[in-house]
Amino acid sequence: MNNLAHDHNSRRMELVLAAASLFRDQGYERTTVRDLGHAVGLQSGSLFYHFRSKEEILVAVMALGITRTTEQLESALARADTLNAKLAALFHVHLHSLLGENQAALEVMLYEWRSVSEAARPGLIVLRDRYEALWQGVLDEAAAAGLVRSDTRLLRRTLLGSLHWTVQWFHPDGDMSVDELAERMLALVLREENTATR
Amino acid sequence: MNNLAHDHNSRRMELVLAAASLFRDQGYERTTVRDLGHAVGLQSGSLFYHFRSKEEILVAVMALGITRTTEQLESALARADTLNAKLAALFHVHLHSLLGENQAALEVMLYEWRSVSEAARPGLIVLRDRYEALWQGVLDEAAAAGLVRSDTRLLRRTLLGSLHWTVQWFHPDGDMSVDELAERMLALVLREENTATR
DNA sequence: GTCTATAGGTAGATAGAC
DNA sequence: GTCTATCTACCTATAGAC
Repeated sequence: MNNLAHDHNSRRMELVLAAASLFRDQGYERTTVRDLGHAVGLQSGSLFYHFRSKEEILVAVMALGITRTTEQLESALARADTLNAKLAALFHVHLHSLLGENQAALEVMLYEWRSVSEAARPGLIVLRDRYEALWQGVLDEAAAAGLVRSDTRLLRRTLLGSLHWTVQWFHPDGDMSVDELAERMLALVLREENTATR
Repeated sequence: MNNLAHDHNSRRMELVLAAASLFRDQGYERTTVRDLGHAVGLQSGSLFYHFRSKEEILVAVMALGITRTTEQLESALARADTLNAKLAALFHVHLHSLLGENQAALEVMLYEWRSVSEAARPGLIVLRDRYEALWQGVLDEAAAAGLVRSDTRLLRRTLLGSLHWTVQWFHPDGDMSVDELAERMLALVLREENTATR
């Protein structure tokens, strides 16, 4: 397995989860090790028993965000029996991971990339590519079946961009639920001769 | 007029343009006032003759990015004689502003929002809303004419998200040009009975 | 494992000379 | 307008006691 993500050492995990929220809300650079310590009831110096550096915490947050989402998508796809269900799973899993409770980690992955050192990027890119490969596979199947447009590589990037951006405007406590958002976004991309038969 | 953006004081403008590039490449927080001074051949202390704080520079960069893009879209829409041409203008102007040469300012607006103080946000939101209103108007017209799906508010957010995300993967020196990207992204969203007649 | 204390560095901003 | 010099504050990370 990949050691970037998480030992199930609970102190470490507690810290990663707290860091995810802080990094999402304030940004990585503005969050100090004192903030991180305070969030889990430790002095700032004590953090460095668990992590060698602040950046190592950032990388752990990102790895958690993307691996969890990948796992959730894998299991949702395994449960989906039709191609339409698989397409729906892409949207539902991604949006729940991004907008659901305590899921700040994926958002940090998307929006704090610039703070990751060159040395740490390759390991994270592997994880990201694995996730995007799941998307690509489903979109290719769907295009072959005529459900979506055939320009699937651009379609994948376009759709992921749309979904990523929801964090900037969607309010989970508003009048639209995450599931409804997923359905409506999916409807925008399905080719119309197929929308009736879903 | 809006004083957030730019007096045409050239020293100030030179600084804002240099700051846009640095903020885009390194992020606002990682860019120091010493970096900014160095980029324009000034000592760090001298910056504060032109701006009261580092954040004021950030706000000026963002205001420049969004107002310039708005102006470019307004003039492109004024030149467009068909509805299809207006739709195309939305994509072309946005992508050129985001991906073209020396246009870092808009990207900073999109990706450094968290570093803007609460006090400075309302003024920028007004500028952003003006830009998005142009989009909404064209999309509503296009939906009425049957060119795009009718869920135009969600469509606007979806499309802008897709476009914003291009900065994360598009390389202007690759095999696809910005104009070609704009055309292909537009093709993904046009309703199919209309794509032949463009 | 967590604490206290602090090293060592750099940040944004100011003051006054020119 | 720009420079030099510097203030104050805060940052990440370490050392050694418990």
